[in-house]
Amino acid sequence: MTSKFSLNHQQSKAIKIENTNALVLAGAGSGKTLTIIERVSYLLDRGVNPKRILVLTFTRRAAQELIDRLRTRHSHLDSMVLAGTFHRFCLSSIRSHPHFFQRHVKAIVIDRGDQVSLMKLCRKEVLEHHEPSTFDGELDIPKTSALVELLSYIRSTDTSVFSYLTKFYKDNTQQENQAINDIFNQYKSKKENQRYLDFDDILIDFANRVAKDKELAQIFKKAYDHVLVDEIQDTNVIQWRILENLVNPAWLYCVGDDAQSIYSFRGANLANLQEFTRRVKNSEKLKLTINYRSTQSILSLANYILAQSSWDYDKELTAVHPLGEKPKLIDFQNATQEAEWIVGDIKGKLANNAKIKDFMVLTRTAWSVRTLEAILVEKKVPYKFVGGTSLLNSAHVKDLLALCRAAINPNDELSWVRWLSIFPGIGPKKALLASQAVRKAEDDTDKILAYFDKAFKQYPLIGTCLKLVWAYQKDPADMLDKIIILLEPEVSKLYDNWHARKNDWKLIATLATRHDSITSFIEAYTLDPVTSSAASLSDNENKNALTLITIHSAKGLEAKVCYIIQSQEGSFPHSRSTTKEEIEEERRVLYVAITRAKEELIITRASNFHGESFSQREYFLAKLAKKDELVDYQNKINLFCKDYFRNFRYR
DNA sequence: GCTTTGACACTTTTT
DNA sequence: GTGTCAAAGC
Repeated sequence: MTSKFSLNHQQSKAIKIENTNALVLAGAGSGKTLTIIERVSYLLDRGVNPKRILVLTFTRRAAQELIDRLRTRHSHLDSMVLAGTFHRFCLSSIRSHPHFFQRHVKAIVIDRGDQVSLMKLCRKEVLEHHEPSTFDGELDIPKTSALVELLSYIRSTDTSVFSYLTKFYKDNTQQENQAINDIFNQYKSKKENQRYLDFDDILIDFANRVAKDKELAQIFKKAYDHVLVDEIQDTNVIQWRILENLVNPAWLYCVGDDAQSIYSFRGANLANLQEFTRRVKNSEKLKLTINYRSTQSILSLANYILAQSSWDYDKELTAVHPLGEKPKLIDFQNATQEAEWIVGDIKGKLANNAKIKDFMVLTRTAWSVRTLEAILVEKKVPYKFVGGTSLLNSAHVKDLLALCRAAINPNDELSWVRWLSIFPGIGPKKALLASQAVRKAEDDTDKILAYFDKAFKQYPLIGTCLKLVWAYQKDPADMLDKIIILLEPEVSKLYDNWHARKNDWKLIATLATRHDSITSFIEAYTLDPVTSSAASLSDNENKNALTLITIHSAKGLEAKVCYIIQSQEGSFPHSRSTTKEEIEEERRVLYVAITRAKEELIITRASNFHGESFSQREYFLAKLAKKDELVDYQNKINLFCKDYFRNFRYR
């Protein structure tokens, strides 16, 4: 089968390489996705059994796109290659080999929110226990969410708690380090007791089990002939270890770009890319340097951003496309004006025959897209937001799912507490007691029902709901429909904007129709969260909705017209990044954002203060307004306000 | 002793 | 919009 794209010699060499492991260094827009797709396609054409090919992608979206495109190209094949994220692959492997993962059979995958809730309990318990024994009780322990991040980072980089703390928390006392370590141990034991699997467990448990068990190792060593990995610069040491167990004899084929490494906060290890040829025997390094995505004007701006760095990125991309329009840089008085202008600009272009899928609005933080969302709702422009708070993370949806989780895994303390607390008169204390009593019943449903009949007599709804979940385990959508009717009178009292939240419950029930068990439903949406705005649209509506997306989620995507919003000081680099390495990563984030645009790039800023900055921090766009050769600058701050602020500042 | 209520702060990026 | 704390209420 021939491709409809014509490949350049760099690409066709990369695609047809034989009898070697390969690392393809592919600059932004040089056809990274295309290379992977064409490579798999080439292998299929050469008669490789699709089941012997594994593709590990960075997001589920990338995997889906790959599968879709291969299906149309190779419609005669009755099976397709396996493609998914590392987490997806490891979890599926755990689920399909229950014999080797006994402990995981009843386990449930928990998301960040649950990790934080669990860590909060651990932090409290350990500190209460610790404090009387210290001199003044003043231990300076990071906040719960920071602890979750810390532990995840330590585990993803495969370092020990103490060695990490002594290196990066130099001011900590011995007691403080000990307390943090105790909290982490407590977290581990609670997690195991309650049969939770966090994101890191999925990778680590799989990697460890394969390392320890020769029989299992053999199964995976023999499973594939070709393993392909996208975005290798964003993989961590654990993921590398997993790869080592899947390849040789299988060939390893990796694609990546060091200038697009933006996940080091999650433990991504650039060495996986940089040391590739040294680590992997019989391997070759190839480069793709020609950009097929963007106009030269857009690339020039991207090059300018990287050139400001003291790092040597070696990334002067050249475009095949003509110069094109200069990127725009526009200053607005505030976020509302910014949002209104963007919506107006998009509507104008739509009236001029543009398609809504030609646009992408990029944001550094999920937070800063809120004003725009409000304006889009007001002006009735359909949109979907990718990234940000997922539907499953909103309070009222958690209430609903807590019941299902508790019923299926009665050891799930967090869920019992959450769910029982929706009833008036039951708070955390009573709920915790109940959950401990339930645990003693050891999954015996009759005993659990008997307990609630006795101890919670005035709440007959509890037993009714539990029985319903147990009865409809195989039909989650039907079950949720029934539960919603039962619980709505109770839960609606808890929220003053119930009307808006009610829709999300219906959405959950609709999404569940695609699954045959609550566990698989929860797993699917924990590993691949959807926002309410995206979930509420049908597949067809999704195609006709404006995409708002965090830059981190936008990796690998492109659009004709890109808006990078809220780009004022504090966004690039983000004000929370402090170290040199963090700031450098922020530069790459901006680089990734700019290189998403194919034809038109509009960078907008909205802030009360502009121009010369008083802060000593580096701001990547500080001098851009004056660079006529790079951007077309427009100032839309109205004069009255400018005067007002000038006076205000000198007062 | 436990739950409810109201006032307040804070809001990076993700599997 | 969610988390946290203290004080009021049962």
